[in-house]
Amino acid sequence: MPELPEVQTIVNDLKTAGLVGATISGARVCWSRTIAEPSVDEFCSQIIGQKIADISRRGKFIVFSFVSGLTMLIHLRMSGRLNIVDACADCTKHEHIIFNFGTNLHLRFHDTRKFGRIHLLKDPGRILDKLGPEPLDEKFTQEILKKRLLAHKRMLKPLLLDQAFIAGLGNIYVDEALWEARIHPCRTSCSLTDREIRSLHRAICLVLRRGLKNLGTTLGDGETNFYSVARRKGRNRDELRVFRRTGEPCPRCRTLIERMVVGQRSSHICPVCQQLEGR
DNA sequence: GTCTATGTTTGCGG
DNA sequence: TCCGCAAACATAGA
Repeated sequence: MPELPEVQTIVNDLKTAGLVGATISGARVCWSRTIAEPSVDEFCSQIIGQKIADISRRGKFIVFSFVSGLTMLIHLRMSGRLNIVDACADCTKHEHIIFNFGTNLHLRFHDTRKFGRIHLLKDPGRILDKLGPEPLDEKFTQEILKKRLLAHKRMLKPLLLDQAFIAGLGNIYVDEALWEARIHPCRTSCSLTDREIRSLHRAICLVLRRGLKNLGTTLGDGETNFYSVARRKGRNRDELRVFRRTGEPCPRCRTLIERMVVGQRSSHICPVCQQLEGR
C-alpha cells in the first residue's frame, strides 16, 4: 500500500513522464466520491486550463501545484493508482477520474477500493499543516523525535502510524523500523531510553530510504497492490525483514517471526529481538 | 459460493 | 488525552 517511499516513487515517475509544464484541458469524473472538494461540477470547471508548476509530496499526499496558485492534493489511501496511458486506451474497470491534456495522453486515477480522495483548493495548508514532520527531511532530528515521543503517553506503534505525529509511515515501514530498532510495538512512547530513540530515528530513516531506493514495496500480483505509473512494481518486498514473514526466521537471531494485533493492526515482530520486559 | 482479513483515514463513544 | 470500534470499499485467499 502506498506509504512514503511508494508515493515519492509515483511523484518521481510523474515528473519523469514530463507532466510538469503540462496544462490540464479537462477532467471526467466517473466516481464522484473520489472528489473530496469542491463539488464535482466546480472541480471539473476549475481544473480546465490549470498548468502544472510542480509535483511534490507531503506525507502520503501527492501535491500538484498549479501556476494559478491552486493546489490539487491526491491521497491514494489503500489502492489508489495514477496511470499515464494513451488517450485512446479503453477505460478499465476502476478508473474513476480521467485528466486530459489535449494530447494523446491521459492521466487516470485508478482505485479498486474507492477510498482515495482528491482535493482542489486554494489553501493546501488547511490539510497539510496538520501533518507531523517529514521523516526524511534534515530538520527531522533525533532531538525532535525525542521531544515528540516524550510529549505523549501512547503505545508506540499506533503513535508512529498517526500522521499528525510523523508523516508518511504506514503498517509496513513501522513494523520494519521497529524490528531494525529492536523495540516492541506495545512500548509506551515516553518509556523509551535515549539509546532506543536514537536507534528508532536511524531505523525509520533506514527503512524509508531502502524502500525508496527499491522503488517501493509491491506485496503480490493482485489489483489492490502497489504499482507506480506505467504499472511498474516496487522491488522492496525482498528487503522486508519481518512484514508478512510470520513463521520465517528472524534475519538476526533465527527465532521465528510472530504476528500479533496491536491497535487493531497486524504487526510482525521477532519475539527475541523485540521484548516488552515489563516496561 | 461463502466467509474473513486486509490496510488508511475519519469520526464517535467511553 | 487516549483507546477501541465502525465505516468507507473491493478483492484475495481460505
